[in-house]
Amino acid sequence: MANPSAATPQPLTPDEEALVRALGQVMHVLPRAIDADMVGDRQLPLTEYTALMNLSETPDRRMRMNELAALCHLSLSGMTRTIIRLETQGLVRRERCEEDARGWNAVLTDAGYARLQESWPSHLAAVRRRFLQHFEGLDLAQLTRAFQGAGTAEPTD
Amino acid sequence: MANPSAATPQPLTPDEEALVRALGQVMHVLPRAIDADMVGDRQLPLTEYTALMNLSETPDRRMRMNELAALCHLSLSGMTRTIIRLETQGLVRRERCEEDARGWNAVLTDAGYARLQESWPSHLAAVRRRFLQHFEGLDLAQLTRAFQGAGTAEPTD
DNA sequence: GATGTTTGCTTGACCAATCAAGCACCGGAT
DNA sequence: ATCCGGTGCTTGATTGGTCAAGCAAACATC
Repeated sequence: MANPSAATPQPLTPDEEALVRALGQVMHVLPRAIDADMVGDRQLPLTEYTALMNLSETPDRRMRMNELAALCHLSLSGMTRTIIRLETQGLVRRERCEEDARGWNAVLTDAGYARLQESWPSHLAAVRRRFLQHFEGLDLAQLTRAFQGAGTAEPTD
Repeated sequence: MANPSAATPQPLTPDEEALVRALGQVMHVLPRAIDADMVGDRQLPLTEYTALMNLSETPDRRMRMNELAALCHLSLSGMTRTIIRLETQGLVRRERCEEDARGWNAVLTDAGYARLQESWPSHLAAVRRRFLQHFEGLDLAQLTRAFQGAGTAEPTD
């Protein structure tokens, strides 16, 4: 505690305190809950679902590893391991990248696409039930903007 | 994704879709960002900080494992391992519970209390900068209520 | 008051993520 | 052409969590 003014910031207001606690809970509970729903229902963990989903939204159902990792909010090595897991299930195939032989494309197979179709409703239901339902009546667009800013260390100006 | 038959719930509205994506990002990025801030700053990961904080808010700075685990949103075994980590750093001590010899209390040591005092401002600053700042002007109480419900599988009545 | 069940916590095995190091390839400078 | 720093991805080691099994104390029942 070198600098007295830095060491004694304003404490949080009770409202802020409550919000922070609630968010802490959500961040812990929500992904596990949705994941558990999907695993229980469809044997497809959230991370793998997300990878399949992002692949499916691409025109030719293929994507470079680094791009996919970014969309899945995963490190590159985490992405590699997820794709390997999916590959052993036959849901994804890997192909060397044409224009750069260092690169790989993850390619959604027909089996992968089918799997996604099959588990999509389960995911949707979980998201609604665990999350969206509780935000009915709020200004979603405004909230979205706030969330998009959060996590960044945006300057306080 | 058009699956014609029974398995077609209403898809999300664009607003909902955007919110879900934004939340996905926040849930991934925010804890790591805060954790990184604190580790970089103070060598105290968020989980350990949370444990110390909850202990410090108790009248005699001690708590049963199961209660502490619930407050930290951790499984019992996860809590055990966190406390062991803290114990080896001398920040927490364990004492058998008086009124039930199966139980243990985690007790915040003076060193632990000092450590907490020391890292509190850093945590507070990270929370403000990474999170609260982006929610200025919103109805925090309303948001808090929504968050508190989220993660639970509350009946859809 | 012995016995069987339940409770509180720890331990073992495992898993999915991370970071750091490694390998293969690209592409510009010489 | 060849070397050499940079890039794309994988692999190895570690971490921090989970669940399931284990163990000891408590309690209820006979």
